[in-house]
Amino acid sequence: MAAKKAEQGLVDQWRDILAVHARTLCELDRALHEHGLGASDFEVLDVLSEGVAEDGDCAYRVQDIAGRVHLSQSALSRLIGRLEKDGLVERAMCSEDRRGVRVVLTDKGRELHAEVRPLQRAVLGRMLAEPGSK
Amino acid sequence: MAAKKAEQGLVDQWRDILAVHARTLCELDRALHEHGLGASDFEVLDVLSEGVAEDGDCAYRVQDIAGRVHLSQSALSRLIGRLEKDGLVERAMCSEDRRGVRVVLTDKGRELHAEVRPLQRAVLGRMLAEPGSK
DNA sequence: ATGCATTGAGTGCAAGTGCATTTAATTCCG
DNA sequence: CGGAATTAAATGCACTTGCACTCAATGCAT
Repeated sequence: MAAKKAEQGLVDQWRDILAVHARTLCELDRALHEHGLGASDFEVLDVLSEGVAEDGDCAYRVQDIAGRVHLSQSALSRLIGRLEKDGLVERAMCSEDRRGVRVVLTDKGRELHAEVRPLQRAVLGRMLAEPGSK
Repeated sequence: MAAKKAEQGLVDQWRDILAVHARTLCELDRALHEHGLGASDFEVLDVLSEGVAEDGDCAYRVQDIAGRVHLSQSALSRLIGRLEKDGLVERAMCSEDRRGVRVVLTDKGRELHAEVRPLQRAVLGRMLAEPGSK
């Protein structure tokens, strides 16, 4: 009986997560799409923008990024391909390990990120404030 | 400054949601896939199994389901098609509104749902218990 | 009753994703 | 040193998904 109740709690918790996730992601996609980005794209740009604080060319390796966004390695590879095609990032060969690839934000990429970040934050504010009840 | 902090909180909260969502969904898919189901499929079966308490043929209309799972109407239409092809549900014409379609679990569907439900609950238990920190 | 807007569901199509595989570079060990 | 095992990233492929559209049935207004 108590077990039944706990189980129902778990299910409710999961449904809540699904709901918040779906609503927020959808809204996020909506807001970013006008700037030619999907939610995943922004996530990657966001990660990249973090790492390049002052030294300018400290770049991430692909799998460093993969560790921070929840995407498969293959999806990430293609995503980076798209970003590159749009001129937002550049792939550079990694001298220490010539299998690796360093990914860097271009100026254009950094600009775009700066432009859309406030938008993204605003959406998070709107969607996460109310817990979804109503 | 305080605004900065609040914003970071939001971002962290969102990252957490993404992480829990990704891990749980992935694990769920993993567990269900052995029984030929994806996470969305199970969600639909779960909804269907709820509605049919005792009267036996009280069925859901497609858009009733769409309201309870976070899928577009078109995705749902195809998903139901797949479930039907696998003999887990049946589509029946709805007499009151001949545009509508009633969806009912078959015996096989109900069986399968009963079989995998404990599995799903177990995964939820495992993944949602720990908040994700380690 | 007739026509027009609306609603429920299915479909063509393009995009993004994961799994399995491939290719290239590196490491490990005999 | 030389070949096997491992690792980084890219690619082929199938599948799911959402958007835009279509088609049928219903409701509404004239």
